[in-house]
Amino acid sequence: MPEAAARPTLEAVAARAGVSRATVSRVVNGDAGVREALAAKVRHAVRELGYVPNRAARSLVTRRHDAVAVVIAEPETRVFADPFFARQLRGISKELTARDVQLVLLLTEGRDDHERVGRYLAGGHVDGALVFSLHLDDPLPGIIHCAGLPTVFGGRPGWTGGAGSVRYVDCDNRGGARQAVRHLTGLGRGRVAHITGPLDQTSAVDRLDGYRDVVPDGDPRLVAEGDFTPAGGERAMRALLERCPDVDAVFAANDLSAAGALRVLRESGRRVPEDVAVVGFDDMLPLAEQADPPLTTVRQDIEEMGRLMAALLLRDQGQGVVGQGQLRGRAQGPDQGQPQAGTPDAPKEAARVVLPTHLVRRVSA
Amino acid sequence: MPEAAARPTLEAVAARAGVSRATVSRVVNGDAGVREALAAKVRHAVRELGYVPNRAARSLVTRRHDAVAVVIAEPETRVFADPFFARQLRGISKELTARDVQLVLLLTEGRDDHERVGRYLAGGHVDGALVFSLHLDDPLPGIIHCAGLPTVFGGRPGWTGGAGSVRYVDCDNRGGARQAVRHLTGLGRGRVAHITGPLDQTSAVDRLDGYRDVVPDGDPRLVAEGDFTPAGGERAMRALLERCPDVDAVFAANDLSAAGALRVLRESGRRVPEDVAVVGFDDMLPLAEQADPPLTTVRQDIEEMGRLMAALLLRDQGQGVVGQGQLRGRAQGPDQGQPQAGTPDAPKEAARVVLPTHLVRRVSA
DNA sequence: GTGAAAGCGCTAACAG
DNA sequence: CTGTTAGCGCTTTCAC
Repeated sequence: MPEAAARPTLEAVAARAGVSRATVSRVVNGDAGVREALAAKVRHAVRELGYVPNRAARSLVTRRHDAVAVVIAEPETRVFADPFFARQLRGISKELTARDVQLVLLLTEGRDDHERVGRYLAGGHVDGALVFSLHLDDPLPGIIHCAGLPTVFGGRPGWTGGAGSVRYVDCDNRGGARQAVRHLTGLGRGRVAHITGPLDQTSAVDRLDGYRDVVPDGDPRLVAEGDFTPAGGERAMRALLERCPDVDAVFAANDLSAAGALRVLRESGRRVPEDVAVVGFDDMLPLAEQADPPLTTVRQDIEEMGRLMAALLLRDQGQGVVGQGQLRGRAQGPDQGQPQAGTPDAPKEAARVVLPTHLVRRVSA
Repeated sequence: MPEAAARPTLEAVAARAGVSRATVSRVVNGDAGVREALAAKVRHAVRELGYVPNRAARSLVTRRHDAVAVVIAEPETRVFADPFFARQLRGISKELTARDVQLVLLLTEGRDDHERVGRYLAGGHVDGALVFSLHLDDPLPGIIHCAGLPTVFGGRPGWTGGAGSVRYVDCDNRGGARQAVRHLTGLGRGRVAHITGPLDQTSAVDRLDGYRDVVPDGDPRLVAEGDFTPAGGERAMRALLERCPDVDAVFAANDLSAAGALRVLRESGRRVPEDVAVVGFDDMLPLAEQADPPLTTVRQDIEEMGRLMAALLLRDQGQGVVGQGQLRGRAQGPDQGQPQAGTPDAPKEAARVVLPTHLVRRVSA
């Protein structure tokens, strides 16, 4: 049998400490109102016996699980291509660990899995979900919404719930893009191109919007669609050079594309930044630092986004509070007219946390 | 409160179907020996009510959790640098999902976390652990061993338990390296260099050993230490070119290093494969395919390794059997003289699953 | 403040 | 074959 030898129960600790189970329970759970003398005895017994609470038993009565699901849709696409998710996972993991909440990982690939995940989430096995869904047409967010589980999305989901009750953590993609493009125009560049990301992802769309904010009536030929990969960046850069040989600056939607663009520019004999200035997005290390030339880029704190997702989710679970002071980004408050506090199962208040970005100047622009 | 509205219990289903809880339980758990007529009624009621078993309640009595921990040590090092872990995670996830077992992810960084992880694993919250520990001096394996939890390692751990009771899944690093180097010598190359991985990892050591198997008394200057990164590959390649300008082939310990080597070779004016033939390891896509020139490399099935880790772990848990037919690799049987079947808490039989590798010929060699 | 007692939802003997 | 019964280990009223 896999289970380890009989571990001590509350009962055992109680006997050892000469008190009742109830008292031990109180001490273990930090309930105030136990005389310090007793509490000390209990703590001693706990340590002596190596007592660890049985989560299942606790869960059975509290109806909480101290576990949240992290759902990553279509891993192949991107999880495995860049360190983005991994970093975010780490932030999540840190926050959950600090609160003694389990991280249950759910990887999905394709439609078949959606149903399974929906069932799992609706099954009441976890207290909430952190969801990464990349594509605008992903049905997963809708499914999860129906499951009626507290949820926080990583990145603005394409799907915007009816009541605006969607909660997510994102970085300021649009503002970051503006910073990047303004930097380029500030350098005196007049032909600033943009290599987009895959436009079925909100982050790519937002960055494109930011570009357009600054160059509202730019030459449309200066925009080439990429896909967040180096290969896509190469393709886009080639197209750009062909269409507009006079391009003197490029804002790439992420560092990976920028790397591809850099390569093509070099091949074409352009000097960076003298002939063409390049700015990326993400500050993906070590890529950005070691690019040739080192890449000027827009930094976002990915790990912090993960931390905040977890914090935001747990805020409603009586696990603690995300202090305003902790939120480095701007936490836009509730977004609903009616908090619907009356309904027991009311959807959680909407909340968007948008973390700031900032430009990291290196050599490429 | 986060928990959803009262979900139906066994009791409710039983009432609906007009049978006893026990019967419903039997049907739900697939116990044979329920008359089909009744079983059908029960299944119907289950569907009608949307009944989902309460894992906590079940766990409380079965003393199983249907959950396994996946422990990834020091994520920064590598998890986030290449898609390796992510793929393996996916294999694990698939296998666990198929068996309805939860994947609890534990990320650690540094010594502080070791204790916490040890406590968690010893705490009896999961039925087993899948552990990735990269470094030879990592204390984690030892800690986990002490926790007395069924464990399977990803990759041969540096730590070899006293009784040889360590279980792991790995690819045939040494054999793969031999294939690579033999291919190079078969091409008539007489000065075959090796760019190693970080030598505090068994995979790097094994690949070096494989290289030495084929070139037992090669020029020691033909071996340069890398670290599995492109930058490390560049450094090593530069050193190699300086020490041995006549090098005519390179076996890089992974594709990432190979990419770095390729870049340096190009810079130095060498043609690949004409002047210097290059072979990598991993067949990391799309990197290997899109390298310039496309990289000849040693392929290992990473996702399958993950699947097998999970399968191997669950084999002892009464969850099913890893049929010999399923094991595509060679599953070396138990390794202990005494199976120690008498002791209730006897460590699980040792088992090493070593998956085969094979050379993928492209252009670089 | 502390203890006694009643379950949480499920499985696993054991009867029938 | 099916139902009855007795807990699994914990939290939580409710008395004291």
